[in-house]
Amino acid sequence: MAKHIQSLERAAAMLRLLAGGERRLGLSDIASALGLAKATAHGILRTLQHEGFVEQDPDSGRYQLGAELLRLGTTYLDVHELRARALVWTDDLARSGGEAVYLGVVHQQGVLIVHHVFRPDDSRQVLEVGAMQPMHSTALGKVLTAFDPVAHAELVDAKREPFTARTLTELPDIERVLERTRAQGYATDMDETWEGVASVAAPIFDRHRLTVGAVGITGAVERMCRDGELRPELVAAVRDTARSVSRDLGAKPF
Amino acid sequence: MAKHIQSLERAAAMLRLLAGGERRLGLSDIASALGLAKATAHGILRTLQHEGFVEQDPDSGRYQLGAELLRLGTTYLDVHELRARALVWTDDLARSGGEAVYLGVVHQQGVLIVHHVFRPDDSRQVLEVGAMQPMHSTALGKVLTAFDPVAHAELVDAKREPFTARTLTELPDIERVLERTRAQGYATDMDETWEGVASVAAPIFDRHRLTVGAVGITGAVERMCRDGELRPELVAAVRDTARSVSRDLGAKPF
DNA sequence: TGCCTTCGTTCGACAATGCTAAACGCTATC
DNA sequence: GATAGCGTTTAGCATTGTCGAACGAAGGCA
Repeated sequence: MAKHIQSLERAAAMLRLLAGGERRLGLSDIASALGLAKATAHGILRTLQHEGFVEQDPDSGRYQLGAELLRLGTTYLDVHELRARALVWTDDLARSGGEAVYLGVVHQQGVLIVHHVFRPDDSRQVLEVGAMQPMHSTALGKVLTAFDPVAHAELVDAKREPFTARTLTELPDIERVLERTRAQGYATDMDETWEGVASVAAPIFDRHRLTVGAVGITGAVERMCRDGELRPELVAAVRDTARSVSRDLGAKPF
Repeated sequence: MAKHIQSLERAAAMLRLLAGGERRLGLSDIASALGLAKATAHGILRTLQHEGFVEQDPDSGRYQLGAELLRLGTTYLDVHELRARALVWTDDLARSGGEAVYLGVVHQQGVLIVHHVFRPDDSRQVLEVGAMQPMHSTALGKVLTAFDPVAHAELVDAKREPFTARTLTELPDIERVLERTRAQGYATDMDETWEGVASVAAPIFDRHRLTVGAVGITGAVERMCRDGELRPELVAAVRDTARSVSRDLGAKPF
């Protein structure tokens, strides 16, 4: 007996395929990409369409993701306990730090942003909730990798893309950073993911002292750093926030 | 041969069930709610969990929606053509109107919010992207019902909940309003969904002159209305925005 | 503390179920 | 106006998911 339901696995693969390709995809593309007969792919797509997970463009006949996914994805956020507990604290962090705040959890081979507070100025910013960040180069990713064994295992398999000249891609280098992250209790990212952008992040624990996520702030290096080092007051603010959320989740402070 | 794949329909029903119930649900609850054997429900849930659509609380064993739904839901927004085209115009509408702007599409028996621009002041507001609004009482819902035959058909079947004393729930009353909506090209909502809140919305058409969505602004009646009527300049601004987006989508202006 | 219920999970056999391959109508293209 | 490609439908076979019953492990009640 198979471990997983075949049609469901295929349906999930289709959704991920549609999420990957920028444009809409045709039935033949989908079928060949997954190695399925056209009729098989069609049956799955028809059901997904009926359930609202997939939509079909009437003109071209091409398929794209459906609206029900947005509704369910938002509902996921509503039920998310870590996010609900963090909401209270992240606004304060954004205000005191003067920078954008991100709350992330481990998902597949990256960090999924579940909450995002804009930098408190009037500049136009795009909400990044639901977006993914890389594990090996961002402060959120590094802190999660350092404290979450599952994330650490994923890191080894993941392909570690170099985004800038300062991105660490070799495992030994990264392991050394993770060691230091564990020792100091927070992680940083200076020019390793985006040029001119720095970030700090600290881990959030639940009542079993398991790492369930991380908070961090991200901003221009010029504002975040002083003398080539991250401003200590920012690091302290981030760590305080992480501790507050952890306490709300039931984590005992040692 | 069945019209739809059984296991997929059941999986979708589970996700919707999990989205409905506020709290996490146990396996037995899910199985009995859908009339399935526990083993059957378990097999589906195991696959959904493996794909990231469902997560299981290690302590209680209960199930909740998974992070992959958030990721896919966000991707849906990224690919959404109407939303992409509307982004440019909605900011201007929010600024000129001084109120919150919503962009909605028909989904199931309601309006799914696919874009939301905050009212341009410094008050704290929660993003409502991914949320649903009722069809029969909001300006967005009424305008979509009036111009989209599919939405109109859904309205008849839907249960029309009375939210305030002014909510219309009887079909003949609603039909009369829809008639007027079609005639004047926009719809309004004054105290019909939330007490003290008014809204205006206008339809957006694609190149086939099919209604693909609607834009509207929502705010306190005191600001939105004058002498018991919606301020004409707000109505004009909303309709201009709808026309601009329609033109961007390829709709010919008659 | 010990019994008992109830939970999530596993097992094995059956037949209903979803898969495959081939043919269909259709639209665009040259 | 022929052709190549699309999405869709059909029929039959065997794979696949479903079911009922039994399992170990928690949690509640006395």
